[in-house]
Amino acid sequence: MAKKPYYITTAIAYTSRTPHIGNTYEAVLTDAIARFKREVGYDVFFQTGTDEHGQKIQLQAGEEGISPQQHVDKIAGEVREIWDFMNTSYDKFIRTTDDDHKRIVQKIFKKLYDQGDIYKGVYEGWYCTPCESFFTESQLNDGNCPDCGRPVEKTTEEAYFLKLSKYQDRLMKHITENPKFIQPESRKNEMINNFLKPGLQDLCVSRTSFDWGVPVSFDEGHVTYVWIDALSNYITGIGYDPDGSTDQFKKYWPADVHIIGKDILRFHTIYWPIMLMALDIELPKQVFGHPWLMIGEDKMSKSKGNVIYAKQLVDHFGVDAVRYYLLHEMPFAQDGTLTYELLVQRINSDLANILGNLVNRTIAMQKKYFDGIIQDNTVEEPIDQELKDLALATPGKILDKMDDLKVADSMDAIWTLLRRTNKYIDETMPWILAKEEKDHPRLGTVLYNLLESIRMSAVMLKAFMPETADKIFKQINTSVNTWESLESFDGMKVGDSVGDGQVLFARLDEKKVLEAIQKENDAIAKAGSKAAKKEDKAKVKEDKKASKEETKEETFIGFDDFTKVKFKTGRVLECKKHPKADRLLVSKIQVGEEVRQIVSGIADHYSPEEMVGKQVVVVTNLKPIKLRGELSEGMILAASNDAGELAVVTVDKDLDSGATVS
RNA sequence: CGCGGAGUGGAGCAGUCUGGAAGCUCGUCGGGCUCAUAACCCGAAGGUCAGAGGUUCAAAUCCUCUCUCCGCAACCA
Repeated sequence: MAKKPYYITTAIAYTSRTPHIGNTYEAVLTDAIARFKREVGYDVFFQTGTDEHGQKIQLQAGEEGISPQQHVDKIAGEVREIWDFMNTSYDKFIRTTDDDHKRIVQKIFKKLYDQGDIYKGVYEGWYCTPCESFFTESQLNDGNCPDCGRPVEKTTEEAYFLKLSKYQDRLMKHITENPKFIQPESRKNEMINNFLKPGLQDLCVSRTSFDWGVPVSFDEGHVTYVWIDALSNYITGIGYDPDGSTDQFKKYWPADVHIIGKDILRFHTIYWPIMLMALDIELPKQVFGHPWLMIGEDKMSKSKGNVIYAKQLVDHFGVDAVRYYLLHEMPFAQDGTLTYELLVQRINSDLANILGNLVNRTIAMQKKYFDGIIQDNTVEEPIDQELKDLALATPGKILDKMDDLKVADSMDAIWTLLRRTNKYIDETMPWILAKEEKDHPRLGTVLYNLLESIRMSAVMLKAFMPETADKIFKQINTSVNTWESLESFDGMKVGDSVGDGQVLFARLDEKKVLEAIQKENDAIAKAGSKAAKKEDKAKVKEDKKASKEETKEETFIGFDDFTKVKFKTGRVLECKKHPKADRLLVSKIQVGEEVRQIVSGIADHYSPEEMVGKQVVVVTNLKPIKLRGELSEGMILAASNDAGELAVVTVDKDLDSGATVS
């Protein structure tokens, strides 16, 4: 009988920067599922890759002084390198700059255009010249630019649009009728309530403002904007073609599951299905938006300086320890936490103590008592049955858990067996049996049961920690390692000799490891800041050069321009929360003779009570505007950094309010 | 009243749909054992199951209200 196909994908990684451990988690998670499905008999195709187009990449390459292609080649290489040393068993690594992909994307675009699902839009938009961006009617703030607040102009920038509304009802029906389509299920409501119910706006699928993308074949100057290009990798990678797809596509599509980050669920559960409907292709069976890996309490981010990369972890702890942590410690629907402390603790307790030590002590006994030769297992006692029952029941449990993508729970099941096996040693006390010659047959049986239980555990472990499983097979010297071999408790061969016992996971000294990592990070930070300085210098030089060449003077403003903005000091008289917006504070501010109401987006940083009495700097000649119903006459100056911290600007000495600032 | 999720011993979680003696892992303390990586095994302490009210013979579980945290959306002059 032919194996059942199983198609699983990660999201493609955006090649703007090197992926961190959180991005890597997705690849490892997907790999675990892919390996498991292969193990239990599916014909698996596992695709991952990189998303390499877009303005951001073009800009970044420009900053680095290299071509976009050079930039993405570099990052894509890094991604692949990380995926490889993490032992991810992908079958295809697709890049959106692949010729095949681009060719099909163009065809898809054309097809959708020809059949009327994509139309050339007269962008009924408003354009903000200083911001160089378009906004829809609903995005505007009382008719002004939502970014800078300045008036916007109605323009007619050309762009192509995908008719989302046309398929909205069908999608709604599909999501409602297939409760497992969106995982975790709670996300389903988010999508329905926030996007589907209010009604979908047609999606802009082309751009003319940059050119690093797949060109629209029939309209020069337009490039495909992210959606059609990136999402379609899932079908172009396995050979979709509007003019006739490959057998591979017919075999694997629809995908069984797309594993993606929770932040991009919207694209995968709304835009992507609609694209597929428009192309008249089946929808993927499931989309799983996995949670995020937090560093302690915080989201990982460059500006917070808490980014951890897979490479460093693997160098210190080894691939499988990192895989274990990612797969076992991440909850299914809630964000997980990574700290070096926790990682060391899990390694010591779960890997070194429970797993590693079990294998080690068992092999040591086999060698010590029987010179390594595996004995007959015929002298049974009732106590054995409990161990065997658990060992034989565990594969089924894992099978069930994995059907729901519950990887951590699956690993728990293995560890339950490992714990039970450790307990079995205490129950049977082999070292006592060893003392009396007459008990040796029983001793042989006990050791056999131990080895067999370890063997079965290792088979189940293969998908999650492939290297470790192999090491165990080698140490207990068996090649019986298929999933089918879990059906009976007799995989170890009597008369064979076990291999050499080696420490699978060394216990770590938490303090020492933390110190070593701290040292390393300090060194990196030092080198980093040096490099950054160099980079900055280079950048300044380039900028200057560029400004000369292109006579770009926009970076400077004349003194006249500066004097156009009027700053004054003001005293906060009253302050309250905006009744209809969480992030806004509404302040009454004494500025000289007058009292102004000013709305500021600082509610996350200041309580109304804190604000009262503060002397602040206010821009007084901004055009007044209503923000969610509250009038704002000016702006309170505040400083904020990349980390999201914010502080309002005050003056050094207590001056009367209304003093001019310049 | 925008939508949704969560609140369970020091930490992280399960249990809630389908009411019926509060469970798992880590940590702490005590004991056992010596095959093993100061590992392993056993035991103990520790919880008003966020709070209030209600339904019931019986509520962590069902209903109502309140509080707190988080996600999504909106908002950031």
